[in-house]
Order: sequence, then structure tokens, then C-alpha cells
Amino acid sequence: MILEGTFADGQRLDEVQLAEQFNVSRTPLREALQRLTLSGLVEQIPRRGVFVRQPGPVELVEMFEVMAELEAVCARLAANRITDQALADLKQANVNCQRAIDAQDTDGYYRENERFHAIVYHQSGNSFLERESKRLHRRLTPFRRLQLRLRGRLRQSMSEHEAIVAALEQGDAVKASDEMRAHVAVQGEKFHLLMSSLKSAAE
Amino acid sequence: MILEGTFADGQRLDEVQLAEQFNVSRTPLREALQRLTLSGLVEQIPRRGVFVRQPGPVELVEMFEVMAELEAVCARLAANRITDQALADLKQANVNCQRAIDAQDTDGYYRENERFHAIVYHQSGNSFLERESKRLHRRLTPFRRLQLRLRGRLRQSMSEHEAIVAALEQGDAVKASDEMRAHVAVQGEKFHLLMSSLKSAAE
DNA sequence: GGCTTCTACCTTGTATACAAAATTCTTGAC
DNA sequence: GTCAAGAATTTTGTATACAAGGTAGAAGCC
Repeated sequence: MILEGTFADGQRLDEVQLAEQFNVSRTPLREALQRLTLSGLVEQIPRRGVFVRQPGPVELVEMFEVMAELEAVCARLAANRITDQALADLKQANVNCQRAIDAQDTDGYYRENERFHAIVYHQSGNSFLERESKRLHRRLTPFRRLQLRLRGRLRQSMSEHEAIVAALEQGDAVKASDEMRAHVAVQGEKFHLLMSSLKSAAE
Repeated sequence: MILEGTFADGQRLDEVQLAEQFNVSRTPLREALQRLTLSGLVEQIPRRGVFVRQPGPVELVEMFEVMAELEAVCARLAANRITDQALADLKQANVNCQRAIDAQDTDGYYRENERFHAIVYHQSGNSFLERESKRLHRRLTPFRRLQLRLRGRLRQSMSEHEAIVAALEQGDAVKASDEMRAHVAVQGEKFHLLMSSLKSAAE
């Protein structure tokens, strides 16, 4: 999406300007903006226009807290419902992650990491929960990615993945849930990195 | 909303027909339909139109499962963050609930019940979680209401409320969470009632 | 008689034109 | 010189007209 960095927080999005930029009329552009509004990326104030709404530090921490809880629920449910095939897929994703780390392939790591989490969502056996988790995951993507830049984070993240798989394999719902929550939660060093990244984005 | 009972599942919503029904042109009506699409009440298939999408039994159970987990998280967080004032408000809501039961005032009960849950959402201290919880709560409202028709359910629901307040007052996060999950979850008799209500709605 | 294909009509999607509201600039008064 | 009020311009919201795609019905072929 174009909202990653090209637009500052609070900026008004001019309909006519964007319309001619994309070579469409205002009608379909307004519909697109409405979709963005519902996804939370922009705010629409009646008779005033739509404004880009980058989440502040407080809202961001809140969203990560909810994400951690959602994924913890996914893991807890998955511990009882996961298939052997999915367990094998998770292990494969972890192997691919390790390869990406060794090759210093950050993009590759991120792609396999995403796959790992998507599998857990799906194995919750609750497609509504899966959809909601994916939605929030997607929303947090740009911020989550920043965390991978933290020195040594990739290796730590990997071992957390392995602990989660182990708990799922044992069918230990509580452990899987706790490991996943800790894995996703923003705390310690991750918190400081998130805050500093917000400052640099505000310039 | 008009979608409660007036439109059958799978029905196509004719834009021109609805437009003249509301005395507006197609443009604002399409924008309204898009908002409905994002809220999940209708499904939009490109070049085909929008169709009302009543959740089937599976999706409904899934949504209630997520609702129970969300509220459980709210309760867990609230156990550590709740204010004395909010505790007093919860007790007051319970008193009002009891009064409504004695007066056989179902609407009154439902209103105070809603208040009770809204307070817990807010006391989670996470406004994003609060918003998401309210969103799903709202989506489930018509189905939730049916459960209150279950004989003796009001009284049982009341005692569950009181157990939740007690756990919150003691700051027992685990207990508050478990009590809340059980309170919201669809299980036992509630499940059968939900299924039978779906059948009657399908006629 | 049934299946396929072509055509006509219907519906969604997009553009443009117009109306209403809000903001900004200018003008006038204190 | 500053503040307020009004007018002009900009901008959102709505209506209507047009284009493109899809569905259904009719006609022709197997």
C-alpha cells in the first residue's frame, strides 16, 4: 500500500488530486477510501475529508497486546486440533527460516515467518478467528517487520518458534498459548525498538 | 438495522430498488453497502452485486468462541487494572439486572447486561481491545438476545455476573478470565437453543 | 427434444455535472 | 492594527448519464 511512508500522519487526502494521479474519477476513488477507512488506515470525518491516521505509540502497543492474545488463543486451540501434516509444515517453515537466517535473507525469513503464523491461525480450527488474526497481522505488518532489525532477534525468534512447535506437538495447550503470547508480545528490547522506530517515522 | 429478518440469506440487494426505496441515488447507497460489506453483514461479489450473508451455524459458533476469548482477555486484564469506581458500577449494573428479572423486564435486563460487559471491556485498559470487543458484541447482538429466552437462563447469567465481579474484586485474573469465558461461551443448553433458533430463522 | 450459441436486456461500475457545506480571503468597522 | 463578518473559492456529497460486463431468453443446430 502507498501509505507506508509516502503520507505523513494527519495529512488530508485530496480526492481530486488522488483521482487524477490514478487516472480514475472521484467515484471509485471515494469507494477505495471508504475501504481504507474501515481497515483503520485512514479516518473519515464527514464534510471534512479523509485523513491518514498513523497509530500513535499507545495504540500500537494496544494493538500488539491484542495480537499477542489472539495468537495465544490460536495456539491454545491448535494444541488440541492440529493435524500431523500441519506440524510437519511448521517444522519445515522453521527449517526454511533457519536457512534464511544463515543466508542473511531477511525477506525470505519474513516470508517463512508469516507462513508459520498463518499455519497456527488455520490450525485453530476456527476460520473466523483465523480471518480476524490475519486481518490484525496484516495491519501490524510494517511495524512487526521493524523488530526483525533488532540484533540477534532472528535467532531468538527462531528458538521461540521451536518451543511453540514442541508445545503443540505435546498437545500442551497452556504452554503453547504462553509461548506464543510471549513470542508476539512487545516487551523489553522490542518495546524500545518500536518506540524509536516511531520517532524516526515522525520526522 | 434492516437486515434483522427482512432479508433472506443469499438474497441479492438490488441497488436501484433500494435507492428509490430510500429516496437517494445509487452513489450514496453503494457507499452504504460497502460499509455493510466491511462489517460482514453482506458479501460483495464484483460485477455480480451484493448479497446478504447470514452466518451459518458453524460460523456462528466460531464467532461466539472468539467473543468468549476476547471477553476472557478483557476480564483477565481488567482484574489488574480495574478501578474502584468501575467495580461499584458493575455491582450497580448487577442490582439493576436483578430488578429487571424480578419485574420480568427483558429489555431492561438486556440493557443492563450490555452495560455490564461494556464496563469490563473498558476496564481492560486497552481501548483497541475495547473497540474490537464492542464490534463483535454488536455483530452478535441478535443471536445473543435469543439465549435470554432460555428458561432460567436469566437467573444463571446473574450468578455468573456476580462470580465475575468477585474475581475482579479479588484481582484474580485467571478466575475472572475463566468465569467470563464460560459465561459467554455457547455450550450445553445454549448451543441447542442457538441451533433451533437458526432453524426457525431459516423458514 | 435437448444443447449450444448469439443477442437483447439488465445490472454493476465509472465519469461527469451539480448542490451543499466548509474554509479562506477580503473588506470593513472599531 | 486587529477582529469580525461576509463573500468567494475550494471541497465533500449526491444525482444522473454512460460504458462495460453478465445473465437470461430465444433461435438454430445436432
